[in-house]
Amino acid sequence: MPTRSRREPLSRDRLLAAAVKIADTEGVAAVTMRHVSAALGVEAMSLYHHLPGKEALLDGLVDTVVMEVVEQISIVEESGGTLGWQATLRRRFLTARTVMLRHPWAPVLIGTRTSIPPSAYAIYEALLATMVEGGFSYELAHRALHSFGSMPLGFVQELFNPAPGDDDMAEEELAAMAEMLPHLTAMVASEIHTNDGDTLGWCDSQNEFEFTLDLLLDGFARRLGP
Amino acid sequence: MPTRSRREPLSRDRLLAAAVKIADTEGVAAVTMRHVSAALGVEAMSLYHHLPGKEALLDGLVDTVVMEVVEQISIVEESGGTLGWQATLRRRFLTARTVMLRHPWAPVLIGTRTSIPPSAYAIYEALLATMVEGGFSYELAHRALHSFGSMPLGFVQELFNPAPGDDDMAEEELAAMAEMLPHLTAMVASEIHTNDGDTLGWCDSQNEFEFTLDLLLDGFARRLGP
DNA sequence: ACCTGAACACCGTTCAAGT
DNA sequence: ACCTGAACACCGTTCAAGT
Repeated sequence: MPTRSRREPLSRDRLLAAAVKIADTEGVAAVTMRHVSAALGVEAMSLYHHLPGKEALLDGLVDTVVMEVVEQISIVEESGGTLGWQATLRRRFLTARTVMLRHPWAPVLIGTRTSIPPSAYAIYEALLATMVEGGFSYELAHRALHSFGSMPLGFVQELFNPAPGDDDMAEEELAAMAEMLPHLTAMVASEIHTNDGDTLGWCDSQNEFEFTLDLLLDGFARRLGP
Repeated sequence: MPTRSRREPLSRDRLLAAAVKIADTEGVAAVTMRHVSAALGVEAMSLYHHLPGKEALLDGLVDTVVMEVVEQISIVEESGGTLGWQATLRRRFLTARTVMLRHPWAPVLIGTRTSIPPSAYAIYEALLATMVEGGFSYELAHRALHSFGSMPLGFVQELFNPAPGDDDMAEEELAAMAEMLPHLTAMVASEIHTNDGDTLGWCDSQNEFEFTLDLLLDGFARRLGP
């Protein structure tokens, strides 16, 4: 039986698919040139014939995920009918979010990129088209893009991402904290919500995402006038 | 003349101060155990007597910057008088921003942390106190903290951080882009604003920050009722 | 208690060589 | 054109040894 590398020559797409798989299963830190190449049954230096280097690999990882967002939005919009600008934006951001939930490493990696993935332009173009059609000036639409932040890609940036169960504390520590941080402890006590697993980080649940999204959408609707 | 390491023994604070200085001048990628230790005239392994490892060093870097935010806010609030909840939040976020502008590497590094810096609790506690005093329920205050995102630390998360001058394009590329992305090119054409240097990334100017901030503050004021 | 220096197991990347 | 294997310059971290 011939080896896999014999029948299937390496390609940028095969390479990135392997890298995404590694990131999904072992975490993004496991995405090294040597590890990815080993998973493909090839030498590390072979990757350089399809990508200029490590940074390009990470850029490609982000681009792959953003392309997945673009595709998912296409599917939803083709089958879902036409809506007003507000509902269209809302649906897009929530659709993007379903993709990010499949790749929880993506938000952090996206934050570290210094170049814009080509696929992201398509998303911004579509958002602008929807807003301009809905009566936005370019100036207001531009500001909206900034205000939405990372929502067009389906996530809100969490400040910190504590590992679950990382917040174990001794009794005395808790008592000291309750004294120094009374409002924080009161809030946590009054708001213990079960982490149901469908999150991208601490408290980033569906409800938080939708709350902020609607707050922003309402704000722009109001600025557009009645 | 005795060497500096002889008269000044190493300490966690001296170590972190050196690391911050390196990050400010050479970028956060230059913050390696070996490089930091060399700057202190000491062996790499000496750092392990004051920090458990590299991750703790980066955590300490973030904590140092957040402490700087806390101090700056104290200074401003002591000399600035008491305001309502809305103006207090606004002043704090804008104050925090002045600190982040001094450490442009901090936002990205903060995004990669998996533990919350101790100094951040003080910020959240103070924000909660202000909001509860202003009539917020703990539930609404909690949602507000999430909606503000990274603003309490003085920045809005930029999706991507293109290096300035990284967007050089050939004539033909520009023409092709104008055809494929008509709204995006129209927006850029109608909105060329000079990058005046006081930014934390692409388009993240003072105006964008304040616009989003006020949009959110208005939204919460409205949800609080008249 | 604090610091050293050699060593180990990893990186990304170069280079010259193979086919 | 594509892939290899050795080598280089860096990492973070271990360990045993110094003072």
